[in-house]
Amino acid sequence: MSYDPQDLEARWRERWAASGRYEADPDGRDPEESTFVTVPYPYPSGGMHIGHARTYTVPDVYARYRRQQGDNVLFPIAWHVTGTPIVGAVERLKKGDEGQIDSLQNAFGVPEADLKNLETPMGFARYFIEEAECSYKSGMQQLGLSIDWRREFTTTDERYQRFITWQYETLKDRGLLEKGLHPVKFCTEQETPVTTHDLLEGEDVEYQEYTLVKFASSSFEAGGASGGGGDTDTIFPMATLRPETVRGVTNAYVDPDGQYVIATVDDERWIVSVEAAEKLEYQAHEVSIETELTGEGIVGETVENPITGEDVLILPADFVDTDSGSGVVMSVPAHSPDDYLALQEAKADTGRLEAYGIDPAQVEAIEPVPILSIEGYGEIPAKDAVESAGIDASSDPELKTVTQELYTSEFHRGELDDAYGEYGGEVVEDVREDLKDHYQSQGAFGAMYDFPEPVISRAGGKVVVAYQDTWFLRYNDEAWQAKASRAVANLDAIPENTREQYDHTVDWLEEWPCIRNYGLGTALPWDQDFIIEPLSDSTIYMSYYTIAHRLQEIPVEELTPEFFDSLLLGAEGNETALELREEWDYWYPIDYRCSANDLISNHLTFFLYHHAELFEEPKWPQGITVMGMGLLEGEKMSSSKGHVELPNDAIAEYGADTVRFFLLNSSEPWQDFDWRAEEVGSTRNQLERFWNRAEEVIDGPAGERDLEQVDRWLLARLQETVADVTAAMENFETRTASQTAFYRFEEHLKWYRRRADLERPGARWTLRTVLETRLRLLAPFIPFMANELHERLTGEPAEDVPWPDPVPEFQNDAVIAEEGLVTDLVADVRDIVDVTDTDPEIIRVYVAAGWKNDVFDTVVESAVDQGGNGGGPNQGAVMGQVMQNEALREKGNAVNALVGDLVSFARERDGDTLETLAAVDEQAVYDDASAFLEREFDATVQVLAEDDDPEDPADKARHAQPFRPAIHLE
RNA sequence: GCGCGGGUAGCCAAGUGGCCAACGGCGCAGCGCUUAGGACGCUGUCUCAUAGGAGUCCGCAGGUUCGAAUCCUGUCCCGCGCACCA
Repeated sequence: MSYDPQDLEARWRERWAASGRYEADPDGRDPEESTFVTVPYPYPSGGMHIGHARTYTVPDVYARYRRQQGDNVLFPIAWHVTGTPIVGAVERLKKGDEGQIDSLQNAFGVPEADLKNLETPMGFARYFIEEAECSYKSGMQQLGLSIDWRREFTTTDERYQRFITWQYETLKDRGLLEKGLHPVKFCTEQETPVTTHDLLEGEDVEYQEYTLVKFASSSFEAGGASGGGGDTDTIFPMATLRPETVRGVTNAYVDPDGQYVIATVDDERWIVSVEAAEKLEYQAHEVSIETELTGEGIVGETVENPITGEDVLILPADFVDTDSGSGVVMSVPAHSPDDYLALQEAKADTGRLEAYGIDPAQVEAIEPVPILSIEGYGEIPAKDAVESAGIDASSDPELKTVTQELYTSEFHRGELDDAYGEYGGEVVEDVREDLKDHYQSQGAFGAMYDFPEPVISRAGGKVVVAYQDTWFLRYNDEAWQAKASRAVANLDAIPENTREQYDHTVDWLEEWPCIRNYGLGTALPWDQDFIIEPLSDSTIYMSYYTIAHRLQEIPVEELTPEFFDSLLLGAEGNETALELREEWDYWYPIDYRCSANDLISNHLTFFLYHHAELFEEPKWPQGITVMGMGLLEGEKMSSSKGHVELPNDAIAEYGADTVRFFLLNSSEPWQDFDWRAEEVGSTRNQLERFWNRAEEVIDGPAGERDLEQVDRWLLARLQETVADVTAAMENFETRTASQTAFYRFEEHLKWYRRRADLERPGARWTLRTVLETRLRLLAPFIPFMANELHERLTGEPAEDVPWPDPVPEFQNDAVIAEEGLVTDLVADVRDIVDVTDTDPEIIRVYVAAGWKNDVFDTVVESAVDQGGNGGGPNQGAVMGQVMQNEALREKGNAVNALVGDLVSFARERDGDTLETLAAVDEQAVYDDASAFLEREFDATVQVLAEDDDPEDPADKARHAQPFRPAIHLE
């Protein structure tokens, strides 16, 4: 029967479904023998692609492996629909957004007729969960994932919402949830917070906190008249990202044509741009506008620096953007190349100054004021930077680079002047925050948030930073943080180098706003206008899996907080819940969570936090394996560009075993993988060849256990393979494991087929034994094929028989060493044949004389004495000992040369290998292989001993060394 | 900038002190098989070499060592994450 994956795989899928093969319940097995493995539930905002396929196959392989090891294994799945992406996608679809329709049709092959089913959020979700051809459920089933499907749910299910409600009420009761104002991206058009997904422009732009330096005027009045303001100061807040330059301000700029307002901000009188006033209002300031005026009305004013008390002049400048910061900027020409050039240009344009009623002489007198010193730059760093780069106009495109360089250098290396008092002599990087906070508390500085670039929402509205009343999780709570750190320390972090990233995240996390005011999800229990956001409702849901199917039996109303207290915390009270708790207790803790490496800094760390808080230490997660991402033909996959590979297409073309094998064998889980059609095709060919060879073995005679050297060699290799694969599986090294069981063993078989007479009963027996063991090792990776072949070979599927252990009676280092001598000999002969371009009739192999082996023994003793402690055997010591033998002493130079060679030979091998070799009877090995060698080279092979005074036409015998026989070709 | 990872032959990629001219795959070349078929098998694929050899090589530059792709120092380049988002 030729390899037909479609037929074969369909049969096994049916069989698994019909028998409920992977439905797991607590049974007689010890909870210690239970394995609970999870993977983030998919977010069905689109179809499943090949990257997802690997994500879900990694835990499947581990689950299958643990089952063969005898564990009771639970591998569940559910569907995450909380949040905004699905809602957003539906809205775009309904609006007829072409990009959205294109992505659905081209990337995921959604038929025109199906589009109308996607016009409600849950319709959309259901479609990609299970209705579409490229749905997650269909993909998972086709891949043969060993999931317990009874436990699936979605995060909008009532019962799940009851569970989340309990979680958040509990956290609130424990004081880990707090209410407060928090800056968020906010669409002014829709009056709603927005996420990256909702942005049309500026997706990558992050908001920044600008410091507002409160310059003041005691005499300012709109319209130019002064003196009427009485004793109320007017504040000119100047936005800057470099608050430490406050002592270097020489003047200020406004846009003379820009619109400004005089407004009461909180209790002060401020002048800012119209846009800034709006932003301040969004940022929880009381703003009431008194008057509007153009920038021209401010130009020429003099304002007082709140720190130095010096007066500075406000100049007109076109480069000022009223929609950035406060619309009033301070100028620090000594440290800002932009400001330096702008000042020069202002000085030069006397006509313009006069037009605004400013005395050019007053501007001419303005000189840069340096406030810090930095190695590598002169007294006025900005001047230096501009001049050495040859820039003389602010329009020069080089200016940006030069500015960036200077800012970076000053930040990391600039030392503030002594005028800064306690901050004098300190490096900017170390004190900027303190300095800012210090002046802010004195009232000299304020703050506002803004974007450095325009940000526009998909609704077309301008996006600003707004303070929103928000509930947040207190991830920076010391006690909670300490528990999370302990959870990290307890964790089996795979790969190990991710541990540092978890620690780093725990240190860095602050409050996490955990609610949103739109999207799908669970309502905040005490304020139904909000929902709990997606990363916050997915932290302990793994515990829900343990009882998900059982909860269906319980009326929703009964799922009260008290119920979950009993279920999850073990509180007395609810008998039903306490009974279910036994199942939770059986499966928990999670053995391994398989997730993506980019989730370490949020989801995975939250997951640890919440477990650490809500459960006892023994129930904390045992391990996390992170996974890399997938590339398609060397490039990132992108559903919007249609650059995706769908599992159902791949499975239809290659079969699920090939897809699985490729995904797990092309890289380790945490490395990125690259789906290349050419290589997948070659994987398919390799599997087909394996299938064909397996069938020959299965259909051929069973043979009998009558073993020769080569058979023992192959069986010894098999034991090594079993040990190596098992070790790799324990560490989730799917690539190493499958590579070892499959490709590396194929290499051994290649040699075996060359070397052995395969018709012998002993060989048939060996091949069957090897096949049976390999099928068990490969069953987690290619379950369809491996189970089928194993069943045909033995009557039972591979998944129903135990994982193999190395069989001691077949472990055999000596036979591996001996076979190595034969491979070496073949390679040497071939080398000589190639170099000399001859076709030998006779091959003479001379085995080294006895005395040479005696010398070798001495070398080995010396090597073992050294205990592998660097350096290996000692040439001098060996010579000393060898030379005590009179017979050897006579050979003098020959002995010396031999010892040299053998010492370096020994240095390259460990003690065990040397001792194994020392025990080998070389002549017997070559004799045994001579028939093979004759076949291999189509020549007569004579194995001769140097000691026996053999026929030696070319005087080669004397070159023989232990494990390196002399060779003569004729 | 901060954190993590990485730079190996035409491409992908293993290797983290000696068994390394460096696993494996793809590609390419030759041979075999064959209705010359994008199948399979064997061989080769840094340079030189008519006896198993020699030289050069693992981003770049130094260093440690009897010995370095592997350890140390410096340097250049690339990828990912940096938050309220799945």
